[in-house]
Amino acid sequence: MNQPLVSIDVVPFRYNRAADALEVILGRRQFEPSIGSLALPGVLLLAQERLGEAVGRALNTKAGLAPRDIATAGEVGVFDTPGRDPRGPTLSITRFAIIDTDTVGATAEAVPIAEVSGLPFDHDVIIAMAARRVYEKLFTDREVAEALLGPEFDTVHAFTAQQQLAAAAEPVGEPLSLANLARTLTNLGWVEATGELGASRGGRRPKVWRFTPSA
Amino acid sequence: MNQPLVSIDVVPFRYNRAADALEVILGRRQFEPSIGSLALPGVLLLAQERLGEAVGRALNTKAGLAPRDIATAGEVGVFDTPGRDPRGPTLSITRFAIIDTDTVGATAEAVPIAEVSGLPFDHDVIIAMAARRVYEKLFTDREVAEALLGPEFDTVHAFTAQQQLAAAAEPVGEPLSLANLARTLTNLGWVEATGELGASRGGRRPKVWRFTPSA
DNA sequence: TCAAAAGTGTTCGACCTACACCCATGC
DNA sequence: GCATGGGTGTAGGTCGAACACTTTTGA
Repeated sequence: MNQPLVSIDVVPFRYNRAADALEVILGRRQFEPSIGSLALPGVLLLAQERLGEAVGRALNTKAGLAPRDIATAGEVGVFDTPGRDPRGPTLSITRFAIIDTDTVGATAEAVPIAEVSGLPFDHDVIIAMAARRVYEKLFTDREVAEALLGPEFDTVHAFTAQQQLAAAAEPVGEPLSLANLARTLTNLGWVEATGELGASRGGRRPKVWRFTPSA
Repeated sequence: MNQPLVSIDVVPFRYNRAADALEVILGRRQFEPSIGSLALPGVLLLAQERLGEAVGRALNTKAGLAPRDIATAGEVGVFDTPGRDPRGPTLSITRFAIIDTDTVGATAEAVPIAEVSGLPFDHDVIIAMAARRVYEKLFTDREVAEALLGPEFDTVHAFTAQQQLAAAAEPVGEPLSLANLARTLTNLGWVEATGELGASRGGRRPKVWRFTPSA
């Protein structure tokens, strides 16, 4: 049976609290085509492998991440754009992953999502769609929120994560105001204010939030 | 490279106005496994083929439908449940399709969605997820609505379509009241009342709606 | 004391739901 | 007429956006 090659491509997001920046972890390609360029971690799917395993293998071999660094993952879509890979017909099954570690592999790089562009294949499009998926889940899916923001986060962390996802998902994102965010978080039901305050960014210090114990 | 087989499975929906019923078009399997059973139309993907083409081929060879019978289609998901196919590791890329014809192939059957169950592989799960996708789009995506309900439809058509999709998507669907549906349709912005009335179902005749000219 | 930045009070409108009641139809 | 069933009026509640204003912070 003559079938297209099937690859799993992963969009690994990470929130860098020190820089208040949402980052995508890219790997430097070791083979042609586009050798030496940064690209999404991806591997060809093996016959006996589950999709989730392939995600782990892609992140491990292409970005130096361990399985336990993957806080959560989810579906993005399937891409079959013709000519997306000059080697021939390929199908890309795409997932997002949310990464919880500070160290990446030697051949990998964490790039602020605002600066990502010009990647090989159709990876720019894939990242935009992945950002949209995560954006939609950020304040609706506790698992995604907890994975991206960590057990404790302040209002500004949440705001910049939301804003940078929106900007990556749509070239023209709405402004999004921080003013109502504390209220929005309160109404979620699964985060609560700790009473502590986060680092000042030049003015009043933002509230710190934690996830409620009951999962 | 040892890769799993990749199949495209299609969930073809059709709204049967005469019976006020949402139907799924199933094909009778010509090969093992599960030879003779009804199942979703599906084919193994070919290397040089786009996903959309494979959808057309599946519907043509397994359900006797022509490409122009496909009013619209969309993404459902990717399934890799182990053991989903006894022949070995397979990956199922799934789409829904909305069909606009009254005639199906000799080896195919249009089954009311409420009566569908016990299909081979994981097709029951796939249909539930497809129903959820279409349900979400029914009153938000003009293309899906127009494909499913046709150029003109009455309030009861819209209501039963919505209700049967909800029931198929979740074992326990909310009641959903017809009372506000005429209002909801008016507020969509892309349908308008024609002024005509549809067939009576034992009481007052429902309004007939059409899609506004401006696409 | 001032500018910057975060939080709060308040209002507004969109929208969804529910429920009561009215209207049209077939028998 | 009367049961059946769709349509409409109206009220209540939720939700998010907006905007002005207050509070906290660093310089």
